[in-house]
Amino acid sequence: MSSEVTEPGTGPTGAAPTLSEVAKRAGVSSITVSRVVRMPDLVAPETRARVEQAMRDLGYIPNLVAGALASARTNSVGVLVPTIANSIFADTVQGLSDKLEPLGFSVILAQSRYDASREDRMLAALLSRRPEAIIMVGSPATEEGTRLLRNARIPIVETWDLPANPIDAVAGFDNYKAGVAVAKHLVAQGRKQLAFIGGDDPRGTRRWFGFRDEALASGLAEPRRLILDRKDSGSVAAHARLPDVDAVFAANDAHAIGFMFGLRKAGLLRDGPASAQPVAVIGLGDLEMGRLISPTLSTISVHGDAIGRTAATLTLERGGERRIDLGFELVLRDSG
Amino acid sequence: MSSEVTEPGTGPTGAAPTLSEVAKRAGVSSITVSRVVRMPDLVAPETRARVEQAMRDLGYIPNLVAGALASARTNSVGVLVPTIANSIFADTVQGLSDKLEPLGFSVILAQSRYDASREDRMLAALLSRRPEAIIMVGSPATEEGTRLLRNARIPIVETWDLPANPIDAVAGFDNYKAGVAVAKHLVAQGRKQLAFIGGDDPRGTRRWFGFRDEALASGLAEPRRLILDRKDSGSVAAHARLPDVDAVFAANDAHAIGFMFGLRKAGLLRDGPASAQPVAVIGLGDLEMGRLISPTLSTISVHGDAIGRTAATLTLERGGERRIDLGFELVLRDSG
DNA sequence: TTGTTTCATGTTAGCGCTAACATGAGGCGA
DNA sequence: TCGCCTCATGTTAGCGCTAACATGAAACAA
Repeated sequence: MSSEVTEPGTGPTGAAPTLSEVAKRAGVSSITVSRVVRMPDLVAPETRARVEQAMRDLGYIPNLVAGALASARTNSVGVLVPTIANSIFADTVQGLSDKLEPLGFSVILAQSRYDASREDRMLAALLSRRPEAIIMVGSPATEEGTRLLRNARIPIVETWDLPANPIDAVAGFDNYKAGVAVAKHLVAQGRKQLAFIGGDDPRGTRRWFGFRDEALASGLAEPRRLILDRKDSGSVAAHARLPDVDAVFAANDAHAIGFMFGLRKAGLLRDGPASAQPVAVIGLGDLEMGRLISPTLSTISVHGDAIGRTAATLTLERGGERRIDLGFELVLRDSG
Repeated sequence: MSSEVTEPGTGPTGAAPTLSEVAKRAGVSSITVSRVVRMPDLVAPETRARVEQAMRDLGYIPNLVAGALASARTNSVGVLVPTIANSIFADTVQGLSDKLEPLGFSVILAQSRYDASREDRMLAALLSRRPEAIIMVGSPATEEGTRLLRNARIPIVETWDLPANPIDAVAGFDNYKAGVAVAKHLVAQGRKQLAFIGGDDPRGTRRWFGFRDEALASGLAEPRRLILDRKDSGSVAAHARLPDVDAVFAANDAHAIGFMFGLRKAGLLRDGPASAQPVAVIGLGDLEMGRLISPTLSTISVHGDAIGRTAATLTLERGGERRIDLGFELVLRDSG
């Protein structure tokens, strides 16, 4: 049982030590070392100790690339998000990776940046790494992307929405209904001139449709829709472009807070309850920040991390319900 | 030049088609297909067209796992962050992945959750996938982690700090100096009772030391230090635990904004300039939100995405300067 | 012509590991 | 005692691809 430590990580060639180098040092065959790494119970205690010592001596780190090729299991999951620099998707990635990492799965992360052709390229790039599942925010923007995923023969989880024809599994909520719920609430509050601010990505657009349809169904004029680019800054000035509006649904809390800031400057924000607000504001996402500002932000609360954890679960289990509606909640505070 | 499309993605065995299946269909050898994928210029146009048709017919997706094993190049980079659900690190991940993805590198993401043993486990997990570089926020918390990285013989980039003995490359800023800069500013403003709120992670602690040392050097009493857990909620109530304090440095903007909310409730926040504030508040991170609230938040601005892009560059270039100080900027607005 | 170069393509071996199937030693019931 | 089972370990082949080294045809200079 040698405990002499050679220059670690350095085989004869200066390359990382391999299974068979460990095997030679421990005086066993490669497969025994492999078993010590993966199924230690199958190896006699003394042999195991000898192998473990050899691994330590050499600073052996298993090569999962080779292991994956031999076993046809990569223990990895591909994750595609529009952007990670959006706390709401970051929560989802955190949720799923907290669930997957302890099980030995790695997360391969890719961003589409809301660009359909980049999305297709990233999807192909992910698939070429042979992940055991793919979790994405939303659904593929193109036919090509859909085709790629349908042919991949691995679990696919679409999140943050409830597509009518999912590729495989779904963990999300109904964005249309969220828009409806907000409009309903604003109408009940007696608001007359509604507006929607946010991006024109698929989910934002679905919220818009729900919002508009419900407003129209309630006999209001068609709400205005202001499409903002991804940078929040536009939201601050948004009010100037929406005169006479008395209620706004912002596609996310950051836009909502920016808009409120614009209202504050215009003297149209009260520290009182919703009923006192000249202009009602409802956000989506339920950022911590919304609870901290004044007036506190009313919002559609969505559990991004739960979406991630649920998606991870759908990834691991092939049977059972493949369409999970995690719902949303209209959280009413002081802004509207 | 057959254009008949067989059931895509389905070889004779129902498994994903391989290089040699494409080769057989195109009537060439495997290596020619491999060349079409990786070095199309080396292949005659007619042959290339034939191969590309065969790839399309079969729905061929190259297997990078096999390619990586054969070529000893994985085209992947391991990224370790404390948590991705923190917009500041998410910016860094976005920056580096925007730089790496177009070059064909994949990002393997892992989270330590500020847990040293999980960090070591994730580091080992990353290394076993043989990434061509590792980018991490901060430095390894343990000797073991440091050893693993030193022996890995790949570029290692530590970010968000400027460690004295880096493993390899560094892209960050001086957290100690940031603390000093804030204390200097508050002292110049005539503040007497300083306090620091934030976590006790390595970088937060470094900011604290700079802040404290400068306060002491200026003849002030030792500032108070309030250690908050990761959930912002504590910051709202923080004021109650810091009576008589007239200036606060918060380790991040979210804490700062929460603290300001507490001040607002206590009637200690003015909408006027910094000089009018009973209690000055300085944050760190320069969230968009800080510009939107009232009073606007003074903060140490750090470019998380630039850190990510710089780290990516350090990953690709072996020569040149390996220690890049991206600095920070004290942005003075109305809160302090 | 003859040798040399260039270009397009092929052959061979092996990356580091694991699945599947041996092998052989010891235990044990009848 | 024999046959059979269990347990620990080994042998063999191959995962899908690429590096490195052929090969052979056409092009071309001397």
